[in-house]
Amino acid sequence: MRNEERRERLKAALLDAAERTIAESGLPALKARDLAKDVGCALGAIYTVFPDLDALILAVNLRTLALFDRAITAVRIAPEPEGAATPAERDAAVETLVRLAVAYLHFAAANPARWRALFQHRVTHALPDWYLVEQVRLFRYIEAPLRVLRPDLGERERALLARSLFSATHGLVSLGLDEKLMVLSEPVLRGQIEIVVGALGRGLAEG
Amino acid sequence: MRNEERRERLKAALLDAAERTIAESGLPALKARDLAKDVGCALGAIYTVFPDLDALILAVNLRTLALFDRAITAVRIAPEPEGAATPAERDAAVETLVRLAVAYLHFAAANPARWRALFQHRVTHALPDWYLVEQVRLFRYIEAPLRVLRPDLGERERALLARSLFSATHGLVSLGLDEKLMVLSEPVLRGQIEIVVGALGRGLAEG
DNA sequence: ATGCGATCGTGAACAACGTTCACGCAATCG
DNA sequence: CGATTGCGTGAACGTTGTTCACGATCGCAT
Repeated sequence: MRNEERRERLKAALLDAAERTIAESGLPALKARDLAKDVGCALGAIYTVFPDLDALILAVNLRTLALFDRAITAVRIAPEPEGAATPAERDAAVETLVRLAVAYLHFAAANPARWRALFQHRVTHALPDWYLVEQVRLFRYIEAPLRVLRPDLGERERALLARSLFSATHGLVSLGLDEKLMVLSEPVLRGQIEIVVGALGRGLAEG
Repeated sequence: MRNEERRERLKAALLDAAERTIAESGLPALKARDLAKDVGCALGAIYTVFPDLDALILAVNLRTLALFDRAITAVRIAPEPEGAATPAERDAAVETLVRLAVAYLHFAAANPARWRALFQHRVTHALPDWYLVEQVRLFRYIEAPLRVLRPDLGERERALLARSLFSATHGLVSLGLDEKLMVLSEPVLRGQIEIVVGALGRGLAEG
């Protein structure tokens, strides 16, 4: 079918245009009519490849998650010690946590609009499975250092704690960059993350 | 002027109706036409007492902040030791931090829609001064225990750290209650807060 | 090659939204 | 009592996202 190919082309063009608009002007600037004009298709054509704009935004957000995945895999991870961890190895695990958090900050600061779209987008329908899968996948990076700091925790407790560490870091970055509270410069914010996540890691290890 | 009184009555009625709608159905359910119908005034009348709906929402949010202020002042605060703190006094300060964080969670869980409105509302204009003042005031509660845990910090550094602790806690609560990630029950979330904020407090004290 | 049916993009139209503004009513003053 | 002033009114406007009857375009059989 030649038609399938055209559909795929249109879908890709819409994704590109939507991503560009979001990255340049933020999620609220994404308008169906502008989008159609950008890719040179009719207004209704959008709805032949996506059920609604929500689905399109979700697809863009998936791209953002993939981008972030590449950023996070570039973080240097301390090797997991075998058996009980030495104090130095625990320090290394804490440092890994801090590096992961700083990488999160760096990504958010480098892609502010794209990153905001991840959270600004309020979903009405249930989220698709692949979206949740991607989220869980990202939490795994946090679990490795946690295994060193808290070898006593079970799989489930560790996953929960990893989620909580992410949430705390997200809070720091989110409110730090957001204009609702006072905006902090990236270096200042980085310092706060190092202090807070560092203290958090050390506190977890001894508790 | 009898007219001034009528204006004030209308303003109060609009605030009440808007607050009720937000509390019951969330910020997105707030519609100008419904609001006018609720208070029995014309559509345009709203704009004779508020410049736009944003201002109305902001006024509702101020009420929410006042509510929260009452909740947070009910938290038991460990007395500030004079001179250097003993280990027991440090523990008490950490516990105070945990209690403050749990109070935040409790408020958010008890008033989910009102609390969400505080952050869902994206502001286009600059925020009014009284709004920022109220925020800073709330951060002060966190600074007292921090003074015990980190007497070495200057006023400015402590204020910044207090803000960061709030941000981290907010992240925990926000993502914990939000349906975008998996929703956690309040007891589970409370446990996570106790673990994370507790570790954070202990880590800060030794660092 | 030609006609016919199916298929799919089109963009005018719809509903709902926040916001505005010319009108008309009512109260006040000369 | 009539003129004037002030103010609430709600129809109307400009934007939204989404839909759907229409018409063009393509594939296939004749």
